[in-house]
Amino acid sequence: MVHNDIQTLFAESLNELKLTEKQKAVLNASLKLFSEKGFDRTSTSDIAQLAGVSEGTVYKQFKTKEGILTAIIGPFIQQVMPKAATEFTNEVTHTSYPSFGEFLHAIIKDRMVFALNSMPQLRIILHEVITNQAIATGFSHLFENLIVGPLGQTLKHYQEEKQLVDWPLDRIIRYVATTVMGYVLPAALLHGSVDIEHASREATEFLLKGLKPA
Amino acid sequence: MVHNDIQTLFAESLNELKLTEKQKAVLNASLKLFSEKGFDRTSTSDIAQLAGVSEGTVYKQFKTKEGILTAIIGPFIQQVMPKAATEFTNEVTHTSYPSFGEFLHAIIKDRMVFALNSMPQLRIILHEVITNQAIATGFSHLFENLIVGPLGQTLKHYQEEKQLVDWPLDRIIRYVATTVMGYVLPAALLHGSVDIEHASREATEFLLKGLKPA
DNA sequence: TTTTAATGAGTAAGTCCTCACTCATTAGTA
DNA sequence: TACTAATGAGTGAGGACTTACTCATTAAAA
Repeated sequence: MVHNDIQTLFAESLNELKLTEKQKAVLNASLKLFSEKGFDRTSTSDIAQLAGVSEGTVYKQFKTKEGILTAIIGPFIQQVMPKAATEFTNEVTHTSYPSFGEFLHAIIKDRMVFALNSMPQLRIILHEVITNQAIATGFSHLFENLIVGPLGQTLKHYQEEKQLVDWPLDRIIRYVATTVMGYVLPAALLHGSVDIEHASREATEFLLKGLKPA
Repeated sequence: MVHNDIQTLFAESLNELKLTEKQKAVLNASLKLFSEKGFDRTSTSDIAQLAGVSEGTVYKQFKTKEGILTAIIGPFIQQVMPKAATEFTNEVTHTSYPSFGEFLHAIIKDRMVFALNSMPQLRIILHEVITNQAIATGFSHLFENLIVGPLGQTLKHYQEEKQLVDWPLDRIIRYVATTVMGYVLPAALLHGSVDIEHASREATEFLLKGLKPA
């Protein structure tokens, strides 16, 4: 079983930080409001009301409003995203998928499920990444780590077996990532739904052609 | 010569609306601040200061702060973007490019130049599209129009000539758009630069393989 | 009782927006 | 031409309101 349940992972990372019930209530309320209205259009009194606590309690748990934001997307970026990525590629490698096509389909489906399950967090990050330079650079580091990590090793293996075109890995990952985004982003912004089964098969078909060895 | 100079087109649309010098100053200041700090983190006094006018003047020209926003991205979405798209495909069609590869390369290069020249506007739209449902749906209509417009006709022609895979046009356009985005977005968010010559050739190579007829 | 947790009215800073007023430019008059 | 009247773009102090954040008071727990 692949670890693509982001909510479970998110909850785990919260437990690691030993959060109280009230803190979790504040965090969950903030997650909902930030992703719906954006950080700036969400007031701390809104958060307190939805969390069912007083505004004073909010500020007992978190020093500033910005602190709530980093408490949400910080662990998500630093732990959950790379964790989900590496745990995936540790289980699903060329040993379990001798065919690159099946591997590609598995990883695309996994990433689609991941993205659609963590829409609120991704919407917040999408909002912040434009104005917050630190978050943007954090993302680029994440992609660099993907290349030198288990995913990169697996892709190299398929290249050696002549199942995958001999291009630099960052180029290959770029195409896979953007193709998946092409299916997920519109649905996320228009609040639509995605037929993951159909979308992942379409995306795989296209990428397999585009990434076939010469 | 292809019409990809977005600043010229933007200026034209401003002239059509017969804006005064002060109005342009307010609009330019707002464009800069909105794209750098975001709409909510930009105050009207900030705008007035950068534009070199009083806050009262700002509100003499535009009824509300929101009005400034729509004055910037409204014409951009409704006029400039489709205009730039259709004017391109009116000049650059299968008649001037018998090879689909050359056509694809031309259109990719054009879209990259367009995107990189209109970064400020696109950053604002990216910011708004998350919270503003109307803008998001406006974009989806724009894509629908692309399919039934001259671009769709041109693509159909290449399909009949067996130079392009026989997939639905929206699927093909999705892949082209996301692949271009894959090169432009990271540069935009990290404030980096793009070697358009190199990037457009890479993107074309990949898409040509992926969109080759069976 | 003593200590800790929770409250929400209060605060100061900041927001968008208004409006009574100025004054350079233009139009009208003698 | 010389003087007056009319105009409206431009001003900026201030109003009405919201915000993030605090702290004296109250409630709960040990």
